[in-house]
Amino acid sequence: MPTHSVLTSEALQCSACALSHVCVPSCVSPDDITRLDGLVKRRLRVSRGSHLFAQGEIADAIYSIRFGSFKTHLKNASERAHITGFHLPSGVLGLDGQASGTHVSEAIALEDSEVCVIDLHEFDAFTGSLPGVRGWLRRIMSQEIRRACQLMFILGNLRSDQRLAGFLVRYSNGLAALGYAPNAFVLRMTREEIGNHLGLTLETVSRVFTQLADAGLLTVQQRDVVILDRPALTRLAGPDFGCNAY
Amino acid sequence: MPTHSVLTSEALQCSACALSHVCVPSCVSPDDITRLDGLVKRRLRVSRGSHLFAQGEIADAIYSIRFGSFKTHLKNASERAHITGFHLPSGVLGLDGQASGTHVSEAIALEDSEVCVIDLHEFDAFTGSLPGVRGWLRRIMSQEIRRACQLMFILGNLRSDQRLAGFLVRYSNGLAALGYAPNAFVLRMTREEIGNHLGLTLETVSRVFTQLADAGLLTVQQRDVVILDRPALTRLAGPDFGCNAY
DNA sequence: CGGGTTATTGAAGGCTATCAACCAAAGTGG
DNA sequence: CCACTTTGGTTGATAGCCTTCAATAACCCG
Repeated sequence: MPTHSVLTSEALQCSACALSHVCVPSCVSPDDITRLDGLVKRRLRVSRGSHLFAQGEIADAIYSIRFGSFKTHLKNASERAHITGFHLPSGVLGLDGQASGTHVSEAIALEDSEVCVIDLHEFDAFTGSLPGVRGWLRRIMSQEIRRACQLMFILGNLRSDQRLAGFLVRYSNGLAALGYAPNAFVLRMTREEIGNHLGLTLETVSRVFTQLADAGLLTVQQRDVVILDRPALTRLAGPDFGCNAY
Repeated sequence: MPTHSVLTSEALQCSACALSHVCVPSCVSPDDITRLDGLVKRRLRVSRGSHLFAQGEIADAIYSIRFGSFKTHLKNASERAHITGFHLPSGVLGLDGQASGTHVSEAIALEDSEVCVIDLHEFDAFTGSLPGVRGWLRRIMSQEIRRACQLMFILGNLRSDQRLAGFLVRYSNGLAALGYAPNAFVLRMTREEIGNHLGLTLETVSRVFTQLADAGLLTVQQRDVVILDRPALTRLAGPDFGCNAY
């Protein structure tokens, strides 16, 4: 399971990044964006199925997804793990390792992906000259807390169909925020991974998919999903907490 | 539901605080502790049942609990809320409001309590002269993410008895960390609040309490709990993720 | 002491997990 | 190129856990 490192020099500027409107640069004024160049010293390619980081590793950096997608899961000493989230481009990985200094979760690429490495010592140097950057990390971490709290609510209170409907709506919203088509997409994860994440078995996920399809809310073939009745799906998912989480 | 404000001047020094070993001061060298004085400009008294902050309010500060206890819950537009956590002294409240600038949750005192108000603008000034303080916030927020992820696992995977056992063990650990007796304590919350937090109904919580009592793991009378067989309770709760959360 | 909140206990029903069989797709190797 | 294997997905029957509904009891506060 190799992870390929891609360095360095050229084309690493945040100022030239296509995701600048949703990533770190969004927190500094347009005039200052070029001053961010140098924050990212390297990028990593992570091939499908490989891990970006594993639990126990030193957590001295955070990672912003450039393309591809990831799952993060908590591994529970020799028992089954729990997938705490799926992550799309512009998402930030590795925030949960700051408490202990080592990663407590593991991030695995669901497809061939690339991330920007933000070294935290480097990062701290930038917070001095660019105060907005400090607020960015605080905001990102706060958002992660909200995302987790929303999932707590979902896992503790909603039925299986509501969980899956909500998952699809949030996933779709995440794609839309990146400029992709929100109503027709390919799921990058298996039924088992979805079920694990939502606190359901893979059989239940499968059943609910056909149930939603029978109700005319969507069509599904393997991992290809087309949302037909978005309002109904959103209504089924129940009130959102305003988190762009999935 | 009034909240009483207690200012100011005297006796607000972090350097003289009994909780200095578990609060902000723990992140700076002993020599620098006096330099923290001035970080906390005021404290708030919050009477039982009152809210420290409500959702929608501006989030320009975070709060460290001095004594008492709180619950934080997410309110889901006109539907039932979900309690995202219970908090003991040295716990920090208000971290989830940093993403939007307004609080998305509500913190309510379970008993007459007092918190230190850490103004965030003030806080940023201290991060310049005391680098360790910056790491403190990062660590605290990261820990909150881990706590939430652990709860996601619990809500998605464990049975009712495991959930309650785990809750009691974590609560007990929290008390122990503060120097209180870990095996005999008073719960500050109702069965309904416990159930809400754990994704169970109040009836189930009640039933599991008597079930655990029948099994000889503890005794319970209303809110008075005495843990009799801590190893068994811990075993039942399943493997922990190393978070001091409850 | 009385009324309202909180907690306990019971019976019935629903939702989801479990077990199991079958199917489809993708990858492997001769 | 095609058996063979593996992985992922669907569907069905049964069982178990928890919720819901309901009644009763204990406790607390004014």
